[in-house]
Formats: sequence, C-alpha cells, structure tokens
Amino acid sequence: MVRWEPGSRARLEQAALALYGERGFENTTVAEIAARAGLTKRTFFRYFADKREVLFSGAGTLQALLVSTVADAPASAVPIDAVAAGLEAAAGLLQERRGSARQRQLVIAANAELQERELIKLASLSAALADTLRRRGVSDPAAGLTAEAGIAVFKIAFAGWIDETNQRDFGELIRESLNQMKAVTAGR
Amino acid sequence: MVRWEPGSRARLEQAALALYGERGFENTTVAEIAARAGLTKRTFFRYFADKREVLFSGAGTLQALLVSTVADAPASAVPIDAVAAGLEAAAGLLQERRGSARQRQLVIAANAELQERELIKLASLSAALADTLRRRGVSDPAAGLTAEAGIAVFKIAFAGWIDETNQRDFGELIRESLNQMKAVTAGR
DNA sequence: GCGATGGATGTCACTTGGTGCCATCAGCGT
DNA sequence: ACGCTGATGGCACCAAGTGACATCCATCGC
Repeated sequence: MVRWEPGSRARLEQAALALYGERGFENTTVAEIAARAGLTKRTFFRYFADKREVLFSGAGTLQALLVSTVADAPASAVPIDAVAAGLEAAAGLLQERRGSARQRQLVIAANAELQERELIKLASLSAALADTLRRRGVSDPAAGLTAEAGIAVFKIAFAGWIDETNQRDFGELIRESLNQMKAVTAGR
Repeated sequence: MVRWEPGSRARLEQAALALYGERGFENTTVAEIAARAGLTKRTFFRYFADKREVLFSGAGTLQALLVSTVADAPASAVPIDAVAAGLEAAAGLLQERRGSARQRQLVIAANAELQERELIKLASLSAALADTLRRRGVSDPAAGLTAEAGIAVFKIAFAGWIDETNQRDFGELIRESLNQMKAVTAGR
C-alpha cells in the first residue's frame, strides 16, 4: 500500500505538456500546472528544478543508453562508428514514442527558453559522449570533435524523423545523415 | 553634443561583467549592476532583454561577419571551405580581444544559465550559416550538416584558443580542428 | 529668447518563478 | 499508544521582468 496517491511526478509532466500545448509555455503558470495535477506550486518545485525541466525528464535515460552503447561497442570499432551505434540505440528508444515526441517538440519549437534547455541537454550528451570516447582511448581534440559531429548528425536526423511528412525509420535516417556528414566534410 | 551621459549601454556591460566575475552571476542582482553604472533596473531592461543578454552583445556582429564572408566566398569554393573561410574571419574578429574573451568565458563557464544562452547563440549562428549555404545552392540536409559541423569546429577551436596554456593563432586552430574533423568523420 | 518636442531615464505597482522554513498528515514499526 | 518518516501544504520572501506614467533636458522652430 502507498501512503500518498502515487504518480505525482507523472501527473505534473502530463499537466505541463498539455497546458504548454494549449496556451503556450509563457502563458502557463506553475500554479496552474500544479492545480491540474491536484498539487501545489511548492510540490512542483520539489520534483522539478524549474518550469522548463518538467519537459526533459527523459534526457537522463537517453544519455545513459547512449553512453553505455558507445562504451560497449567492440574495441575494433572506429570512434565514429561507435558513436553511430550509440545514436542508433538512442533512436530505437524514441522510435516507439513518435507521437508524443512530436507533440513535445512542437511545444519546444514555440519557445526560446525551452530551446535553450534542449540545447544544453544536447551539450550534455555531447560531453558525455566525448568522455566515453576518451575512455576508449580517443585523444583530444578528436574525442570532442567526434562527439560534436555525432550530436549534429542526431539533431539533423531527429528533425527529419519528427517531420510530419516523414515515413522513414529513425535509425535509417541516422545512418543516412552520417553518410551525408562524411560526404560534406570530405568536401562534397 | 549629447543630451545624456553617453555610453549607458557600455557602462552596463562593463558593470555586469565585473560583478559577474567578482561575485558570480547568481549572486548579482540587476539592481546592483544598474547602480554601478549609475542607472536603474528599469533602464537595464530597456537595453537588454534579460540579465544574461548583457554578456552577448557582440553576437550579432560576429554572425553578420560570418554570414557575409560565407556568402562572398568564391562560387568555386566547396561548401565546407566556404564555411571555413567564414570561421577564420570570425576568429580574426575575436583575435585582438583574447583577454576579455577569456574573462567572459570564465564567467559563462561558471553558470549553467549563461551556457544555455551561449548555446542558443551558437545555434543561431548555425541556422544563419545553413541559410547562407542554401542560398549558395546547397541542398538539405547537407546545408544543415555542414553548418553544424562548422560550428562544432568553431567550438572546439575556441576552447583550445581560450585555454591559458595556448599560444597559437585562432585561425590556425580553426584549420587544424577542421582537418581533425575531416579525419574523424572519415573513420580515423 | 522661448515654448514645444521627443528620446532617455526614473518611479511605482504588479505578476511570476523560485526558495526557505515550518506545519500537517498518514502509514509504519515498536 | 507513541514516535518516526517521507510527501505535501502554507506562507513569507526575494529577484526577474513588464506596463504605465512622470520627469528631465538638449534641440528645433518660431
């Protein structure tokens, strides 16, 4: 048995996403989100550091999967391929939730503050990736550059995958974007 | 002649940088910055949209230079080389101000909110770069990937240039990072 | 010379994000 | 029955940011 109605955190996340979608991030107060979840403003800030963070709870999981996949790539794999494997694993995680990922992305696209938060999450992914590559023996500045290139590929592939006209597989888009990246840096 | 003591904007920027450096971004109030500049909080917000923006007034100039250099690159230049020319021009702009660039970067490195703002400025650079490439006839997703790769190179080169132990030329670091990027994406 | 103009600044009130501190409440073990 | 513990509520408070209005003063037209 539980002492309190469980799922406060999940209820806050749902309420926030719904309200941000309905009236926009800026026109939604934390008090309103909390009220819809049957809680108070004070409790909201016990679960989330700020009003934006409520949209990014999945970032940790994604980063953990990315890092572990890269770390576990065969030692024979060249850095960029280890990164590619990690990105494809991350893509697999998102694959099932395309609908909610799109809804979330629309909300983020409508507000600069949310874009800032998203960018720092991606920067965190990049930093973690670079660290993992260094542990695989990649030296600087190659580690940082490989990580940044990987995240760039992810960003572009994600934008294509989330597009409403897209029917393609996320993993496929990752591989295609990576090939384009190789072509482009090679001077084509 | 001027009607009011000129340079309010510059005074606010100096005061903010000094205070952020002395006591940290979070421990500095806008009222304190304004007071040191001989102004009020309300006037601060007439010059800057928020407390962070005061550190990023140069971003517009940098972006304009980057874009115009890429746009004016010879038509024969392959996209990645046009971008490289733009990055080197941008590097030239910063080259003279290494001291203040370092001071500013230390302040930013100490605070996550400021890093978010910096990241969105870089994202804006990337978007402008991609647009310029499209106007040069580069198609998607190559335009976006080339722009992202370029900004990644800039980030890594900048980090190396700003490092206290570094003695190298910024443009040289840009070229070296770009070569590393090429090597790394080629699978080395 | 003088009043009108207009842009830069100040003043004030207000909303909201975010935090510290303490109270409350319900299930748990003893 | 009693105290403990962890989630939540209540409240006061600070600081960011904004809207509305007042004020000040160099310049311009007369």
